[in-house]
Amino acid sequence: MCKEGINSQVQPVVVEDKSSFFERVFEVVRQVPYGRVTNYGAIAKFLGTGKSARLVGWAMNASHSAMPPVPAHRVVNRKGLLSGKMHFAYPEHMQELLEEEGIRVVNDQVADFKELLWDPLVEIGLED
DNA sequence: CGATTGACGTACG
DNA sequence: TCGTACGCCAATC
Repeated sequence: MCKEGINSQVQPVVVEDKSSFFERVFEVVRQVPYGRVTNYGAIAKFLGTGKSARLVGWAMNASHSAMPPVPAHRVVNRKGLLSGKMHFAYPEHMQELLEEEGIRVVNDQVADFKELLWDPLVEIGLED
C-alpha cells in the first residue's frame, strides 16, 4: 500500500551547491563589467583560495552549465593571454567576444590589459 | 585508491 | 625577461 500515486514519484532535484567553489567563481566573473577583463589569480585570491588559480580555470570548464551564463571570455591569465580560447566554441570566439566589447586583442593577448584589468579584490573589495 | 592532468601563479636561478 | 620547479584542488584515467 505504500504504492503511491503516479504523482508521488520523487524527482531528483538538481540543486547545485552554491557553497561550491565553482559557483563562487561564476558569481565573481559575472561581476566583471562590460569591456573589462580579469585574471584567474585575482578571482582565486578574492575567494581566499589564493594560489589555487587552477581551480578557477577548472571552474570555468563547468561554466558552460552555469546559469546565468558566465562571461568566461573576460577571464584571462595574469599575462592577459587568452589561455582559455581553445575551450570556446572555436578558438577565435573568445577574441571576437572581447573585440566586440571594445577590447583590443593582439597576438592572443589583451592590449592594455593592465588598464582593462578588473580586480575583484580592488573593485568589490573596497565596495563590499 | 594512486597517478596524471589542467582555461594558473609564484618562487628561484 | 625567460625557463624550470613546485603548489593548489578537483576531475579523470
